[in-house]
Amino acid sequence: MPKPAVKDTITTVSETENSDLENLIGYNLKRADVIAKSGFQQAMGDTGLSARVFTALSLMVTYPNIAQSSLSRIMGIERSGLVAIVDELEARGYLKRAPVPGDRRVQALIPTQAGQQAYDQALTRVQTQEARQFAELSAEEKQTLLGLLKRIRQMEPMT
Amino acid sequence: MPKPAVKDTITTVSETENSDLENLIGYNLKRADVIAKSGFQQAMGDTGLSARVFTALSLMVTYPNIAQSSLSRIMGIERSGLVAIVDELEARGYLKRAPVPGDRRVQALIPTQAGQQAYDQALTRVQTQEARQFAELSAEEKQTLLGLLKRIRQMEPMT
DNA sequence: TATTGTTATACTCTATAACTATA
DNA sequence: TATAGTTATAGAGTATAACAATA
Repeated sequence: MPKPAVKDTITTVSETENSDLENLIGYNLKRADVIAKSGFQQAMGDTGLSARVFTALSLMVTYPNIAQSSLSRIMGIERSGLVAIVDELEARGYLKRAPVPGDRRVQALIPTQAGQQAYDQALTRVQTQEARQFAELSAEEKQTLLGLLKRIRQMEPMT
Repeated sequence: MPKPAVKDTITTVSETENSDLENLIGYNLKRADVIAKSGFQQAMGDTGLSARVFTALSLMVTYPNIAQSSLSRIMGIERSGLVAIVDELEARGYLKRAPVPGDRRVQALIPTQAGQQAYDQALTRVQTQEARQFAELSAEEKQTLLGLLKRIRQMEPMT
């Protein structure tokens, strides 16, 4: 039995809460991700740092001297895709590619002082923004959410 | 104080669990979304239905005679982006564009019998796949997760 | 003036394949 | 043979801007 047609002009979430989609974890993850992304982009604002560049910067600052192939594996993307990200961080003066003694194939990624500072500032902005955006979730609810998302992250990708 | 460098060859999640990223809701949402998407794609397999086409099909079947502009608002994408989606559903024979008496600008989207059947089958596949993929979450945990994700979905996008 | 559907266009993110230099 | 970094290329997904038809 079809549900009543949705009005053309008003399309809130509540109007579609009977949809099959509403019970799918994948759909809800995607929609929530879109909301979170809008917050991230606002937090980065003038810096123009994209999520993936921020992620790479974070990991490089946390694990200095990391190789690009390691970074790509941690981020879950291909080596080839990381090149542009590292190029951007280098162009911003946030890292240096340095040779690794003992294996001339590898180039270690080393954060500069500017990179470290930019990261500290960006992290603060993102954390402040998330605190504001998700203020209506209690600390306990946030921890529950993080825990459940981590459980999903640890699942095997379905190839 | 920098954390110890990650080994090049082994890059499990546990090795990076000290990263700042691990406490960000946005980062965890994104990574969980990637896992869920891999499951969705496997479920769709031979049908080749993408997530957004499945979503549009679902909403059109649930709300027959919906206009494209309504659908685009519900999905949270631009009208222009929906054209290719509707084109694909029409090419598959899953819908008809029908004129609407009283407003000749609008074309109602009407699911065909093939569209209804394809959707029923696709939905079953997705539900079965999610049940399998997320089996290690209890029914209560899944409900908690869905509830928290819906809370986020209802938040204002940060423009 | 505003809205619907549409086209043209561009940008971001990601993947695959192939190359080079090393190991 | 295998790996690290790289380039070229292509495919999703999405957005903006403009247009014709209609309201």
